[in-house]
Amino acid sequence: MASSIHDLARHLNISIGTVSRALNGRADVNADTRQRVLEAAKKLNYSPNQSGRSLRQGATRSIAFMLQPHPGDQQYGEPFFIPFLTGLQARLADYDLDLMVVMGEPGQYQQERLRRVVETRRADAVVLANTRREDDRIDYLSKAGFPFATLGRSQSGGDTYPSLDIDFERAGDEAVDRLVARGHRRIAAIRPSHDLNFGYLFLDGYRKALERHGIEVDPGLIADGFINEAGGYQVTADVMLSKDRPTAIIFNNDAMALGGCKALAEMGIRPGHDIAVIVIVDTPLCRYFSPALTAFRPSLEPMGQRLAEMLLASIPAFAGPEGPRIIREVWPLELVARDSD
Amino acid sequence: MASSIHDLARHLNISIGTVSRALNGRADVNADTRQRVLEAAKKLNYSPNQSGRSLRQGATRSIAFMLQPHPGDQQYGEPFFIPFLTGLQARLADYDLDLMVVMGEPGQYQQERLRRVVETRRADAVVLANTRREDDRIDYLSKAGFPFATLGRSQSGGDTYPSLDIDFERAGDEAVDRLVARGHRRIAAIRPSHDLNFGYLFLDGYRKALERHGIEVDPGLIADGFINEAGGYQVTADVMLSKDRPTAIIFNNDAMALGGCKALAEMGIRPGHDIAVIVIVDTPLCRYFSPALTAFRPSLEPMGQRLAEMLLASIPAFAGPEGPRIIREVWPLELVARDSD
DNA sequence: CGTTTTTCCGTAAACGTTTACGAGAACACA
DNA sequence: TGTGTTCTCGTAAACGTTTACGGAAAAACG
Repeated sequence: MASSIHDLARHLNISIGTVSRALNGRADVNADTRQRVLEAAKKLNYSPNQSGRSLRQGATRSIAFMLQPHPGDQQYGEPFFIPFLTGLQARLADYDLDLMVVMGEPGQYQQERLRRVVETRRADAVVLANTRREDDRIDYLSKAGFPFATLGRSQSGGDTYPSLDIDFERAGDEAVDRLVARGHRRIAAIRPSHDLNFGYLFLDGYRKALERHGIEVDPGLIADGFINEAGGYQVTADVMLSKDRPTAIIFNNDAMALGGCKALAEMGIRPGHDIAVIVIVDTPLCRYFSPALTAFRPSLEPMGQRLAEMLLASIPAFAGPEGPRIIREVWPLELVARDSD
Repeated sequence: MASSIHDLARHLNISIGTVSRALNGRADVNADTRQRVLEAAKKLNYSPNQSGRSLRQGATRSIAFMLQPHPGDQQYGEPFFIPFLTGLQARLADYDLDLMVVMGEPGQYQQERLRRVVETRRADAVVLANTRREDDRIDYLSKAGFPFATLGRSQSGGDTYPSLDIDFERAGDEAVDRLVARGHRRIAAIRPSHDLNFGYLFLDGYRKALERHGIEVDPGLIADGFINEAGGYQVTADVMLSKDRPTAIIFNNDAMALGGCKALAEMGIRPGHDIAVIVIVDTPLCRYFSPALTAFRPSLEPMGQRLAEMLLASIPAFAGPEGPRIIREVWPLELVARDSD
């Protein structure tokens, strides 16, 4: 079943060098023999062994995607990633690149997984998700000179790697805008307490918009919680128990929003009636929740495709004629107005 | 940065053979030299190049997971798979195996992707998802003698490969049981029209339970639709427009259930009040939908782990002392009673 | 001390590719 | 006919491992 280049050579009575050159479309091979080689390849069902190729060329033709599920997130499971992965892998496939998925428990263990991939040369590049404000994975990869790109920005590593992010500032800004236009002035911001970078970006936009509208930022309305349903529940309950309640809440994570709405429900507060709720980032859950949650939606699949392109453009071996380029992009979100605000 | 076994050998002034044996824990190497080799390995930051290893050993130490998104499924995105993937990859990582994800458009293109993986030896084995009743991927892999396992059963290929499935018959059966106990006799079954095998299994259980209760199976209450929200909407509307309406519906897919509920809502029919709705298989969407949908829930992450074990047990190179075994398992679902029935 | 066994290590081949180099043949040109 | 050029191909090395084999030295044994 497994036929090698040697089999082809023997079958055609020529050297393996010629076979290889013929298959790889090199110029210094007779049109005739090339034809014969290609036919024999088809006949003997030849396909190149990737291990042999990788060894010789020093490239595995596979890209690792590393995601860090948040602790205690099992059941929920990041619906975010599937469409992103779909786009990423589709574009990689266009370049005959494989996609390797590296997960693993959060924390230190992650670093080991990453080192393993890099040091044993299991992939040619890495795509990082769940980017943190200070991300040691980024430090490690830059220092190692290993090609990578990130989904999300970070303060680590400077502008030396491609990154694609969602415009959380603008989403935070627009969310406030929308709420103020509807008469709200006490607007809470609830975000993850992890140092996930988007929490900071979101808050920047939130603050900026409030200032623009001449509304003083009340620290009591900004709350950080664990990035899951329980965290959202907890922190929302706290905020709503304060003496000067908000009339609107912007959640910076869908799971936290869901938990928060549970807390609201238990207090008899109805989103869309008694309080306005907006979610950044939208997931299918927001749509099916009752009331359906107004949310900012990213284009995940195109983002996956785009990040693949950006990563490839940054790697000399893959870059086009203009040479390698570091591209950083921030994509806007689309407001999906539903019933919660 | 990249230090090879040759570097170690040169540094220690011994042969590469000895270095390799020392690192691999072979018996015929002096305890002293082994110690020195291990220290040098740490000092020079050595890790074995996977390409070299793969080539020599004829094994890549990576497993491909192949999933086939349903057409037009972009936005929705199979929340099912993330926890499964998490479990699968966790167990594979225990064996130092990598996980490669192969997606791609549905249809013929899939076969090509699979062939590529197999023929270029990019993975040592494959895990198939979205198993169809007649699955040409299974035929291909068996014929090629390539190790694989499936998430879901199929009629193809006999009992020659490991498979792990959910007990759809029993879930269908129990769903009917539950509904009958609550006084329903006209129970509709709505399932995907693709030849996804679980649609058949579910229907078997559905039929069996009806017969047990002495209720005649009404073909007008069994409907197939496209496996997405639009399909569920369409087919539910049809069923509800028939003259002798059902008083309960079992949906064999969550996306279809969501679409179906939309159709119901537009007709002013409220699940949990005017009609009973049960979903097989549960996803987070069912939980957050309003009303929350009663559903049968699988243990996805343990299933991922288990299927990894089963796959490995079937491969001689990985099998334990008892030798390779083909294991097939069918796991029960847990009923999560909510508000829709 | 001679013989056998054990311990340890080096040599070299092999896995399947790609590619630098060189050489023979054919061809062109004067 | 002699010289230079172009086409084509074979040879062999290289990528980084693992491992079968054999041999030297040490140890064990009589």
